[in-house]
Amino acid sequence: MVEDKMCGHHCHEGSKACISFVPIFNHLESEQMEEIMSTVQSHSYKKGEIIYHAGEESDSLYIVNNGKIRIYRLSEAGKEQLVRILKTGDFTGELALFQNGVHESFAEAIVDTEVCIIKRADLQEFLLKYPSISLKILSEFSNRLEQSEKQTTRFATEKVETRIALFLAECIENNEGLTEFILPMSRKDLASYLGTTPETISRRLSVLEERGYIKQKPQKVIEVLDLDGLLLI
Amino acid sequence: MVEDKMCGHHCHEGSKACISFVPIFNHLESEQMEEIMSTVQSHSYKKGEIIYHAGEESDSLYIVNNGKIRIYRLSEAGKEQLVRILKTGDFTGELALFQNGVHESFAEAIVDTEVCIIKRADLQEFLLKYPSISLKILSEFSNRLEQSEKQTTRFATEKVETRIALFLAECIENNEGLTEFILPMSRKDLASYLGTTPETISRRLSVLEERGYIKQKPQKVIEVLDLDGLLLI
DNA sequence: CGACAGGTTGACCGTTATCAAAGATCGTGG
DNA sequence: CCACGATCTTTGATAACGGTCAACCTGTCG
Repeated sequence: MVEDKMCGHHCHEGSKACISFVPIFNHLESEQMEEIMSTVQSHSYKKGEIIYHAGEESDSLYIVNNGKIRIYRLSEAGKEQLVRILKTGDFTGELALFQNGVHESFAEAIVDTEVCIIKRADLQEFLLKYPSISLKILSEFSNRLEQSEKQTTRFATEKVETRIALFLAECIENNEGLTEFILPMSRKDLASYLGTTPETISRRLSVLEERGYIKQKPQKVIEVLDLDGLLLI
Repeated sequence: MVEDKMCGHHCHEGSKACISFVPIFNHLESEQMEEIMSTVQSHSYKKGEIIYHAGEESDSLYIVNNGKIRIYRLSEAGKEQLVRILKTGDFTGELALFQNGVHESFAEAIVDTEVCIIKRADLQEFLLKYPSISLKILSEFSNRLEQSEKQTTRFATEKVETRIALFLAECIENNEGLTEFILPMSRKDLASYLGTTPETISRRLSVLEERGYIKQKPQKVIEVLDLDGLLLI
């Protein structure tokens, strides 16, 4: 894993050093980095622990130092949807920071996880002092907004089979030419992420395999045999 | 309409004045406003005209001076989804500004519409010069992101009937105690927005009416008789 | 007044959710 | 290191939800 390489040297000595890898901050001078790092707190969560939950007041930005975090929401009717999975270098909690200060989603550590925490007041100070950070965050927000709207459109217009196919295609496209990839989550979580059920995931993957688009291998590995075919479904 | 009142005095004299009502800018000193307004261009579109389309390069922020704009996306399979409708004071084009510079959605004038245009270079200059604008935009982005993720979760977890009910409930809640409201779009557009078909919209509204939750009146008016009931569907 | 887009209604069928049960996998503690 | 239980996954049978197609209605605008 790339993260291990990136983080291996620094995190275990002083975990705060890791924020220097976060895209939002990685363009800063080292004095500015020092200044920011001096305000950062670090916190560990055990596997399964809830980092924050919807409805909770918040004034912190969480940056994943190492580990994995599941971000999910509950619908009005109480059904769970997986929104995204954070890995090293990703951040969350930002919505509450600039908005009404209340979390709308849940964050749960999937494995033992270490995060860096920046308080709202500190961050706002930095943003006003070093406006270039704002531009980075704006870019990141744009990205997320684009992703989210694309996802919404897929839900609105594509049937489940197509959503699965597009998801697989995206996985393989983020994989530099390889024809295999490891599913980034369980089939149950994938169902939640794609707005369907584990049964349907299982069935549709089988169908895609029968038709020769993919091959399911052990250990969540999927080989894509016909990417173009997938995209035409 | 409130917008008419807000804009009526200013827009017809000098359309640029309208950006002073935009939430992003309305906290600025008047000198700063002057500075920004001096870089703003104004442009008119006839009903039905396309303001920008997906795939087009872009380096402009569009602020609606008066009129209405339909923002929609096409899915991979070519199906259309209505993303939002902009009214006076709303803005669009921001994603391309901070991201890769290419529009992902389409913008079409629903009625004759006048927009103010700010170029990327000008905006970035202002953002670096007056960092508080960034905070405003970040807040607006947070808002949109929150809306979009909520919408995604609804698509992922709720059936069409529930999505319609929640939509009606939101309309009435943004309406300060009134029990009636005017549907902000045609049923065809509403279907596209909610990821369903006009036929289903028509049928479900009839069912909601039969059951006594709502009453459909002429001119796109809907009276909500049982808001609590709607929210329990 | 006529044309045309939008809206409604009906019949039908495909996709996917649901429920149930069996099978595989993973993590844990002995 | 193995065995156990819990959880995830698969498979099957069934039914409901909603999409599609077609026909008809309605209002809106030139």
